[in-house]
Order: sequence, then structure tokens, then C-alpha cells
Amino acid sequence: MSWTDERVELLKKMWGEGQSASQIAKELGGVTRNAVIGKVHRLGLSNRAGGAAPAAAAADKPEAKPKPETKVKPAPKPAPKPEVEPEDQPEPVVEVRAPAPLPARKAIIPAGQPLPPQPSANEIDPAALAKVSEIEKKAKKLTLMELTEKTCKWPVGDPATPDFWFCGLPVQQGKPYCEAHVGVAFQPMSSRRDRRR
DNA sequence: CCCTGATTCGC
DNA sequence: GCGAATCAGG
Repeated sequence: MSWTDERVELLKKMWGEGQSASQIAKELGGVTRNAVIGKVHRLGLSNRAGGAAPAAAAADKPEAKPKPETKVKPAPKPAPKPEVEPEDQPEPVVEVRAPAPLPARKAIIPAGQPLPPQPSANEIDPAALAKVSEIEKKAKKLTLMELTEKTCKWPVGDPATPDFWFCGLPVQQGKPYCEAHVGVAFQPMSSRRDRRR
């Protein structure tokens, strides 16, 4: 496979959307994630900047590695074109309600993935909640059948409502949820201020 | 062990 | 230019 125009475009698009190199590689087919990353670099769009790229802490690096070769300073990449993608913006408002419990889940989860108890009226880390509502905008919004071992199975919305979906973002390794949802799902029951130390 | 991106360097 | 191997991290 070679980097045709279309493939490069898709690469750019997906990379811009925050997809991981491996996901992009999988989508493109015929290439490895290394190839994707390599291409990304060559295209000069290594960082996913767009405006929210904090140029913090880039002054010096504690480089203490024995480099037995001549080192070439990487050329600074010019400002890439921020392709404006007028994609979907159907949900300007995010409901801040707690995830509703699943209906008859025990019978319909294909992979037999247990869905841990939903934090109902629990007191969850506000930061974690904020993170969740933020990532829910980026959620894949998968249906039940679309869930895999690698997609976040966090339910969003009311199951009795047409707009009920599953997060679908890449899961945290091992866990059934993405990072953000793991944050609220596996909140160690420590509402108490008892920290063993 | 799963994953991520970053870099190097032979091709 | 390409990407496998490797590196460095989560």
C-alpha cells in the first residue's frame, strides 16, 4: 500500500479527530501504526495542535542518553493548515444527569461483559464527572451490538429513550470503560475521609 | 501485558 | 519517502 491522496486525507482527518495511530492504521489497512506515525511526522502534523496546544515545558530535556551518532536537530514544522471540518454539532447541551441503569442487561450483553453498578446518587469526584461530560461529546455513540471488548461500554442517556447509546471510546486496558468512565465507574468507595496511610 | 506516540536509520 | 525496530512512557 502506498500513501495515496485519499489515504493521506483520511489519515489527516482521523489524526485530527484524535484517533490513535493504530486505529488509523487499522482503518486504512495495509499499514502499521508505525507507518501511520511515520507519515504523520513526515507530514509535519505530529502534534494534534489546533489552538489548545500548550507550549509548556519545552525548554530543556534532561537528555542523558549515550547517543553514539551525529545528532540532527529536527526542523521545526511550519504551521499546518487547520482544516476546518464543519462536522456534526447536534448536541450543544450536555445533560448532567447520572447514567441510568441498564434494562435487562444480564441477558443482552453479548460478550458477557458485566456492567458494574452505576453510580446513582453517589458522590463522585467532580473532576471525574466533568471529564466524563466532556468526553461524552466525543463518544462514538455505539449501539449495543457495536460494542466490542475494546469499546467503552458506558451507557449514556435513558435506555427508554431513542438517544441512548454507549460511549464506545477506546477502553482502558482490562477495563470495560474508557479512561474517563473508568474514573467514575471504579470510584473506590471512599466517600469517607478515611485514607489508610 | 495492553497500549500510546517519538525517533532512528536502512532501505 | 517509507516503515520496522526501537525507545520511552501510561
